[in-house]
Amino acid sequence: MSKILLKQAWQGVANCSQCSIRQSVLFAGLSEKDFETIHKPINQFQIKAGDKIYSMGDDATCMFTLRSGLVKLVQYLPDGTQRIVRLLRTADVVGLEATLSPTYKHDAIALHDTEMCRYPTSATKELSKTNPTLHQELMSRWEHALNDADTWATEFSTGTAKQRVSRLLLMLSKDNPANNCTLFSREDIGAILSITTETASRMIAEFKRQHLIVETSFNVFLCDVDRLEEVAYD
Amino acid sequence: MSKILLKQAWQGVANCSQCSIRQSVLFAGLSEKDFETIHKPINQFQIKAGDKIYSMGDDATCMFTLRSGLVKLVQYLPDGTQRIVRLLRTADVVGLEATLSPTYKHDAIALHDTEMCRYPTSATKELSKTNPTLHQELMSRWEHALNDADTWATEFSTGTAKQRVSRLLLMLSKDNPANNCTLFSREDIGAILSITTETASRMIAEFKRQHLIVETSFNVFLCDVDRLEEVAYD
DNA sequence: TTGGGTCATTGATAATCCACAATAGATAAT
DNA sequence: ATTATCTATTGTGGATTATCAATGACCCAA
Repeated sequence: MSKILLKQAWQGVANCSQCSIRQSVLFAGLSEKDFETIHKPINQFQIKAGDKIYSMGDDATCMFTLRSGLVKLVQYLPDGTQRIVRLLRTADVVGLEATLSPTYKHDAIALHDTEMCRYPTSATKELSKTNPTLHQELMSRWEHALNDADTWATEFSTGTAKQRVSRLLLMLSKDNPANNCTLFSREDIGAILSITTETASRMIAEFKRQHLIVETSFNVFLCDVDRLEEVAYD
Repeated sequence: MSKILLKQAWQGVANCSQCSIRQSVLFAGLSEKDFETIHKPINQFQIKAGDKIYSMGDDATCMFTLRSGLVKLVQYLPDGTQRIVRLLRTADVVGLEATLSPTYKHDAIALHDTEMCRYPTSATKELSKTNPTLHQELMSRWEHALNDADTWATEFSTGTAKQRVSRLLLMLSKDNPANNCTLFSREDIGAILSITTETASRMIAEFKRQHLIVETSFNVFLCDVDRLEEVAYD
């Protein structure tokens, strides 16, 4: 953790009561009074694409709520093969396992520039003892993470490379009104879909040539959702 | 659910205080008094390999604890492709999502002959409000399921077919002192590993020829763990 | 401006896996 | 005993993907 602390751009102590995503956040059900019992500060940070938030095995002393950006959770096989097991976005909790496990279970690394709030695991643990809303909220986070994991298994690990890439594009452009999505390295795409970097690159390049996607600026793609869906599920 | 109720062999109302796996079960932390508040009975059942416990979308009125056997959770893609997203074993809860979701998220189907206890979702919901141990136990079930899902993604969706099959064999023979495991249809193996039935069959047949596994009785295999690990992770 | 570095793209080839088909083995029903 | 059915196995050819290699685009620092 210490290395990150030095790198991150501190934005100030968070003002939770003014938080723009207050309704969707882990601490949504907490009162002013509850917040007063958190003695260590909740800090707001900004990190860049590629920065690591924590490593697998680190002491799980902190939890994080994403305000914007995209974070990958990475696991490794004994031979060093990396696999991205989840992507986390706005309002998601990074380090959920901290409430139950002494150490983190993944590497957490930003894929885009990312803003987040950091709070001590102890705060969540303490408050969840007395606060049923928070408890419920935690449970529902677990459920949501598990749903994501199941989707991962069915959508990103079956079918041809072409289908997988289009499903990923659809997932990324989903709750985006303009149907565009910001991609990341071909290597990361491969690690999500269990395909090689080269295959990922070939598929993206082919989609570009066929105008299934149009690159409006660097790594930002406008997606033809209908045609992508045809590719993804036929 | 009604169809299953007719098929299942009723073994009697469960005597939880005498349960042989009491320590590892969801209701482990409950007192005699707690059990008295469950007005609907906890029933113990036995079902056969292939029997369905519930379907995706069914009302999630019941939860189940496995006493023995093996159960698959299945999801489907729009094109009908099935993918097994988790395997549940002794002491695992089938239908965990019932506490949060009105309907089940998967098909749950027995892969082996299976014994289990059924209890109403409402019992879990009610008791978890007042019983912190149960609440904690629920949370830890979610965590465990998520760990499994992550393992699934890294171990069963990466590498060659040969590697995946050997990893599955290792997983199945893991907490078995005699290093043997009971398999199931090649189709199910394929649905776990995202490979075709034929490829699964070829790999199993090849392992048999190479004596990496020895079939001691129908679908029961003695595993050469060391050599399988070489295959799995090299 | 130049050189080094990183990453996306593309090419060529080989390995792997899928799709389809046929066979064999086991089980259950008649 | 015979037939039907289901599943596992095996064969073959083709499609897909991995692997190895080369090139090009872009950025950064000297």
